[in-house]
Amino acid sequence: MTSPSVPAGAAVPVRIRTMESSSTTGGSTRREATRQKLYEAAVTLIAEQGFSATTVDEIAERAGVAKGTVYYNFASKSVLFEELLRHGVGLLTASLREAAERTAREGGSRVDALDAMVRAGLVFIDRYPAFTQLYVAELWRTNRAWQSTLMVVRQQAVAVVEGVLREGVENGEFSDEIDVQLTAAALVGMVLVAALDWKSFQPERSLDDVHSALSRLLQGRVSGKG
Amino acid sequence: MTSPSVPAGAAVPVRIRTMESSSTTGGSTRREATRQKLYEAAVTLIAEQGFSATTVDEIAERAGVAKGTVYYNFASKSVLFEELLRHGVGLLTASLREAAERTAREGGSRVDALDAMVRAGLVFIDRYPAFTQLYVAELWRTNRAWQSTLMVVRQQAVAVVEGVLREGVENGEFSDEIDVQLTAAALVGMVLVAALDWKSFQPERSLDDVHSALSRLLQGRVSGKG
DNA sequence: ATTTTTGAACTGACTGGTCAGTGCAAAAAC
DNA sequence: GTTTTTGCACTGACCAGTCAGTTCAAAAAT
Repeated sequence: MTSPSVPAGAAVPVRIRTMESSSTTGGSTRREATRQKLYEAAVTLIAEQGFSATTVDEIAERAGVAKGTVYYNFASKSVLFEELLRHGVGLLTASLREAAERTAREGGSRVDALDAMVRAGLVFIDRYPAFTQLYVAELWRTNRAWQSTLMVVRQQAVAVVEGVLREGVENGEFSDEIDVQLTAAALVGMVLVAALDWKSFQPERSLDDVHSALSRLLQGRVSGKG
Repeated sequence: MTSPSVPAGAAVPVRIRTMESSSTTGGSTRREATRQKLYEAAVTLIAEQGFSATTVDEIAERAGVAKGTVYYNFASKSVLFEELLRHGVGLLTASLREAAERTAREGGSRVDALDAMVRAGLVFIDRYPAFTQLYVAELWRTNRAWQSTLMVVRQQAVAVVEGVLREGVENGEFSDEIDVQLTAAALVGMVLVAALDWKSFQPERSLDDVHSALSRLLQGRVSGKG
């Protein structure tokens, strides 16, 4: 029993009271808080270095927990990552859906809905840049364990955009010659890459600024004098 | 079974007289062929699994050479990867530039140039899907050894698009209110994600098909009936 | 009293990189 | 024309280090 209970430089475990108490998964609050800390630690590390280059020891250290705690809460490193993916895309999908529904409720057009979703996407990336990086980095890989998880979760998000496009085609707002699936992908790509460029290379710009630039592109107000 | 001195399937060293005999890098043809094989092996493996998850042994095996050969040709795994990046983006940049210049030579507008570059991008991704995957997966990472290489090389490619946009703004073809840098990024993203989706989820579609869908989006022919 | 976390030791598989040695085609020597 | 030498390109067994995952007794939190 040589080990001192408090190693030099160990973080003091400050207990923070967050509002998110219980319900959802039925897990105890304490456990949920630990999992959240692990998510946050893992997401930044994996965004920076990639999954394979990130060690469980690093994740535990950054989360301020012991390695054993990681394995108490998650079956494996892969499982931690998969649940992280599901968690993150769930947030995005909910946000996109909310934007589309709010626009519809307020009597906006489908273009307005698209625009609102572009903004929702930007807000999401603004808040969770690391998750976005990580997701982009993994999405088109093949032969990985969590491939199916990624597919399911991608479809969830893209389907929201496709839905709005399809509705627009049905009510004549959009040309019926557009390719819904491809156009949805292109729109997602537009926002994704523009936003990642924003965060990586011009982080000082405001969200509104970026949003208006993309709106212009989305609505074809590019040709001709301003 | 220890390998015989001539492993099965070993390439017969055919001496090919190419014009690039000497000077430049002074590399022999044999050596260059080996490096090419290593590029091809590395690009697919890293696209599938990521850099860290790909072992040098795997790369060597797929290229059909011994591990030592990898280190004879490249200083390290990282250096192999960096040179691979430079090599690939060089091809893309040349292709984009060629498309823009050809359009200009033929008296096309800047929109035509953009369209030609979209097609060039699609052709590139069609031919080198693995490289594209790999590039996307690494571009926005931080804290990696080859970060600076990626930046330089990204700028090379994006600058071509920015150039066309800027020219269009100068001669009044595009609104002077567009954000050149952000719009360029968004256009690249549009093509990138649409193409990766194409290759991943609808590989049976033709390039022309995909190109026309993107052209429509690019030219704002989305709203309104057919 | 029960759940959750800690922390350190341990294992076994795997990995990047090394290096002494091999094969061989062209150059040099004869 | 034959023999010898040269040195480039390649080989693959080997090494030192690393990492995911396990174990578990003790402590802390609820």
